[in-house]
Amino acid sequence: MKAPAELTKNQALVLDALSHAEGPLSAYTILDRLRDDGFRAPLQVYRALEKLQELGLVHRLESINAFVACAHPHDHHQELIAFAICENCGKVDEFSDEMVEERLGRWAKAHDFRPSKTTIEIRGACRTCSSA
Amino acid sequence: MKAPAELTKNQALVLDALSHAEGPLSAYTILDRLRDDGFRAPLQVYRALEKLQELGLVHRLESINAFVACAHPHDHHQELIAFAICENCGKVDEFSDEMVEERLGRWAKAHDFRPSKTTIEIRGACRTCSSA
DNA sequence: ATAAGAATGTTATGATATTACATCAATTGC
DNA sequence: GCAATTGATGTAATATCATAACATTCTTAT
Repeated sequence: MKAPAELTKNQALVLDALSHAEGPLSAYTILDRLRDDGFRAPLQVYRALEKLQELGLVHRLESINAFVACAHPHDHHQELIAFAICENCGKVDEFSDEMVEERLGRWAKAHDFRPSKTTIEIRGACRTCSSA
Repeated sequence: MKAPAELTKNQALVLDALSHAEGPLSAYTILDRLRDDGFRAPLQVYRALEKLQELGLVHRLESINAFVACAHPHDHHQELIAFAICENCGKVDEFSDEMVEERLGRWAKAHDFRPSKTTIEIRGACRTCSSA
């Protein structure tokens, strides 16, 4: 795997779409937004997303089947990332908590469970939406 | 809402299918297993699942689009539940961790985020599968 | 008995994701 | 050079997951 310095055209387009989006996008929404750039089929989106996720530049939000550009693309050294997703406005906050990571890691070790990917997603109402 | 004492026929059938399954089942797998019991359409499954989830008898695993019978159906007082899902054999472990719950709650409070539903799912290899 | 609310049955459709196969481009080993 | 490999792409078809819309039946409270 080469350094992320060189994304392919499709990968760059998908990342750009996500980066400029107001919130998480579904794969098909991305497809629609890239029609004018030559995208014709879902696979073009899914393949780009796959690579971008490997590079740590994009996250998949499992609970809503959508994707976001990573908010902290600098250090993607495997740390556990949690998401707070506003069900009203779609805004997503990305955060880490060492204690949570430690507790889940402890459980895994105690049960001889070898984690490959961990999902933490909190759905609810963000500050703005819950005060309104 | 009435007490879970009386499930409807469809709800009981779906719960039974999940309870006797070796692991999580997709809605369509449940449908197939209940064909002989008169199930014909996905909605029959989804509607039963919806009620069973409200009653805390069934959980949805967001990361794999599947459903499991709750392992601790006694006390469903809103506590945060985490799942460890073996990607090899499909076995699911359900557990709680007060510290994790407290830390996520603390983050939410600090950010004025009002949580409605929280998902914690660890995918990986269970003891049996990782030792083999 | 009847009105209100749930649950059900059925068809159709929407939304998300992958398989399969052909092609093209860059790199590598000889 | 030039096959051989590898990775990316294009395209069509299909698989998988989930809900909308509508009619009907069952339950229960009054």
